[in-house]
Amino acid sequence: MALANDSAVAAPADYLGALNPEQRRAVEHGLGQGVSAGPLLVIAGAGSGKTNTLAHRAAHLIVRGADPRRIMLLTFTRRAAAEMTRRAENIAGKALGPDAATLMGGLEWAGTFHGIGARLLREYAHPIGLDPSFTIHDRSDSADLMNLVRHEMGLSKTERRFPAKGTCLAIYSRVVNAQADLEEVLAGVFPWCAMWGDELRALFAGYVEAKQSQNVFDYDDLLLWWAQMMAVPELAAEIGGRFDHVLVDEYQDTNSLQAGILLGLKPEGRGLTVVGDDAQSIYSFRAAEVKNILDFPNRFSPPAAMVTLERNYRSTQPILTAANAVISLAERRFTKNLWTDRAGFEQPSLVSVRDENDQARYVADQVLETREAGIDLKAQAVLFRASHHSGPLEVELTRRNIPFVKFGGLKFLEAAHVKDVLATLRFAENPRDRVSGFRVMQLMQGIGPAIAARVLDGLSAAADMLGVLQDSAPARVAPADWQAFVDLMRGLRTGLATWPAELDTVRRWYEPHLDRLYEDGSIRMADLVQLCQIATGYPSRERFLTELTLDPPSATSDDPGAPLLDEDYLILSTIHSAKGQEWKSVFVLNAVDGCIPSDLAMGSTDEIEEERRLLYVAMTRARDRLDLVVPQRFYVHGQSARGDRHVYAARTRFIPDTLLGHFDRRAWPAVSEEAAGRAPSGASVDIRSRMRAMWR
DNA sequence: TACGTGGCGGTTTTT
DNA sequence: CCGCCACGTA
Repeated sequence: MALANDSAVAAPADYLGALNPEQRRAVEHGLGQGVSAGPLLVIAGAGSGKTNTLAHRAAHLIVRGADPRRIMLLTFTRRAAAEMTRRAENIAGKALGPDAATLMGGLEWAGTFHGIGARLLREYAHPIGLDPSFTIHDRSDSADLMNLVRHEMGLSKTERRFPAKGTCLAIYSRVVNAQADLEEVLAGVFPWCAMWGDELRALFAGYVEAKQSQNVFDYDDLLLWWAQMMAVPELAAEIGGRFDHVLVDEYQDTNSLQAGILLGLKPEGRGLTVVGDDAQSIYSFRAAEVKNILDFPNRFSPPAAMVTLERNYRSTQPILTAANAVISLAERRFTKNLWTDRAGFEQPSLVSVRDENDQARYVADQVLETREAGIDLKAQAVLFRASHHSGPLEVELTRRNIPFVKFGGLKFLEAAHVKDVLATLRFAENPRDRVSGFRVMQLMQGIGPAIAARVLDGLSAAADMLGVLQDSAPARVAPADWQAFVDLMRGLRTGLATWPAELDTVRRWYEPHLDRLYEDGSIRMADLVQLCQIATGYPSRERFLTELTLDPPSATSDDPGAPLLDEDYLILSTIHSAKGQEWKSVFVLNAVDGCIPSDLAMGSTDEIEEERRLLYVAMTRARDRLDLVVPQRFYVHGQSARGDRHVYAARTRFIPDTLLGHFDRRAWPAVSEEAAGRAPSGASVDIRSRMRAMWR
């Protein structure tokens, strides 16, 4: 960063000076060969400067004359896209000096596969016979629709239990994303549902029909329709021709459908760059295929060029050595070995604690101590396999007034009251959206499934939503309530209220229903005020609904006074959500069998191998300090009348005895401390937690 | 037909 | 422990 000033005044090429030779090769690939470079694969190990390299490549292309509006940049999350755009524009801006202003904001095609797909589909709606005002269902909306169809087809009354709505959707999604046969998916991934093959096929046909007639899309449709669009030669040529360069990040976590889309865009691979790390593939549950990245070079002739980034700039040598040791036990050999010259003598710690409560206390203690040593809370993170693993820690942090923000797990948008409000907006946007309409109407007292269905049936045939609503006031509903609803819809449909003010209108309409439906109305109302706040950041209702569904706010904080942006706070995150990030100090919770690997993911070797990579991803997030915490026992709160029991846990199988030399093994509290721990303060903390544990 | 209650089953990671 | 579903009642 110290170079920033120099590069602004020095010769333009100097902005590449800080890159190492491999990074530079990746950045400059193909630029001697005119506009259309051949395909490039960059295998970028953890902490090897992947984001930086890709951002430099984008910037370099622009500096060398590429039109930023003709660059497509596909990332895994919208956050990553924003970060990449910011960096690339920064770099290009410095290189080009004052002239750069005209190029700023030009990287307008940066986003996730789903986000870019949604955008292209709205733009090309007419040629493919699609109504561009489609609304997008999130996972639970999709499950609800699946459930409606499931009921209609009588599949909820079968003699043997038919798969639940979530399972049905998971199977459907897998078939779509993996581009596989239903039978194959059932046999391989959902063997316990294999007997329902015929019923499921019929169910999925009904589900697809329902989506089409209601003009709604699920996540998978955004990829599927895009892929289908690319299968039409004229459209593929047209769309592919709009982009000179297509850059893809996190390629190891793409699935067959996404790979197909890329091939459709760039059949010969001209201008195509993909970046990823086969050792960090952790999304096979979403049908990601490591094969995509491994087979990439040979999909083209001549094969794609390949650059491997093996120098790690992130972690100290002992941390990297331990992480390398963990991944070296994987069944499959990986394509590289990471090295670093960041010396350091502290090995990562493997800390034994008695149980999850002690684990929480240990982490809180250490976090505060590290904070005292001058490391901000924001530079520290606590990572875990499953969202609920952080429960006891969240309690402890709250108790000690340590601010934190949690990434991953249950989202703000999953809360019933937030969904109610969003469904109202979506229903106004698209009156054919049955799941939304169903939800909204049942908010009113006296309306249940039957009446809601009847009104929706009337609606689906007519073009004039407001007229139909006005005329179909159900007898069981208070006329004033119904009129308020019709007026609300009129306001939303005719644009009487403008965005984002109309969201406030919805909130005011919803408030009495909220108070009636939920005990804790005022707490929930605070969330809705926050939602209105978020809404001010979007230019229109349509953009708000689309982008919020595709990129929900990923952080939640348990305390109502959520930390302000400029405050310091600790990061809590699932390992999945920690992808691509780094912190000075990292704690990994529950490094035990049953958590890592998750006992739900021990069905096959492939699954177990993915869990190993997950631990590897967690460990390689750390720069200077890494603590793996191993609770000795877990309380299982069974319904047994004898009260809580506990089970003993074993250290994760991914760190067998042969690897212990790479870790500093400790117990906490230290034995001597415990003996001396009769001091009043230490003892009181302990008893409090036991009292709490009695009721848990 | 709406809505409350009791029993049961499942349970991770995310666009 | 929590959410979902089926069932019974008003």
